[in-house]
Amino acid sequence: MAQIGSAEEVAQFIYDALQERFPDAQCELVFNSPFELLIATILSAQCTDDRVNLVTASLFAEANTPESILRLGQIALETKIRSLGLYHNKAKNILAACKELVENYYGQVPDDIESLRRLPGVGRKTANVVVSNAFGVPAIAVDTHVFRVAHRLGLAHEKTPEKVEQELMQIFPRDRWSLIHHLLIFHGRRICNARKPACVECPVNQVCKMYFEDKR
DNA sequence: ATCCCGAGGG
DNA sequence: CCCTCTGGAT
Repeated sequence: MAQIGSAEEVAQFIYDALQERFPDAQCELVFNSPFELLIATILSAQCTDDRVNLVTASLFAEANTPESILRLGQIALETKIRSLGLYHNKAKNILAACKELVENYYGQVPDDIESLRRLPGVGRKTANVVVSNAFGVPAIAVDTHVFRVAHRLGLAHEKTPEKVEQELMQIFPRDRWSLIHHLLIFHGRRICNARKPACVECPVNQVCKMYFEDKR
C-alpha cells in the first residue's frame, strides 16, 4: 500500500486520479430545467442515460411542465416511456409527483433534498441528482456503483447506503461531493464494475483495499 | 441469462 | 431485509 497517511489524503489522491482519468465525468442526462431533470432522473432507474435522453427529447418537446405532463394522463405517458422499462410505476409516480408540485409547490421543483424525497418516486439518488445538478447543492448519494466502489477501495465500511453516504461526506470536502459522486459512478461503470473489475488498468489500485487483500 | 446510475412495499 | 416492477443491451 502506498505511503499516503490519513483517510482524507487517500480521498484526495482518489479524487485527483479519477478526475484525471474521467475529466468529463458529469451528469449525462439532458435537461433544460430542474423539472426536466427531475423527470429524467425518475425515468433513469434501471436503464441507461442515453436511452432516457432519447425518450425525453420527444417527451419534453410535447410536455415539460407539471401541468402539461398531468394533461397526458397515465396511458399516454406509459406509452411514451415504455421502452425504458418499469414504465407503469414510473408513469404513476411522475403523475403523482406532478400533482404534488402543482398543489404544494406552485408547480416549481423544490431545491432541498427533504422536500424532493417526499415526492412519489423520488428516493435518495434522485433527490441528490436533482439538487446537485439543477441547484448546485453539494450532495453525494450512494447508488449501487458508489456503494461497491467505496467498499472495495476501503473508503466505506458501513452496510447501509445512508451510513456510507455519511462516511464519504466526512472524508471528501463539501465542495467536491457532487463531482466525486460522478467520478465514483464513472469509475464503477468503466473500470471497477461489479463482475470483473479491470484492476490492472485502475488508476487508484495503489490505494485500493480490495486490490491488496484479494491481490488481483 | 444477466445486468442496469432505483424506489416502494411487505 | 427481501421482493417486485420492466424493456433493452450485452
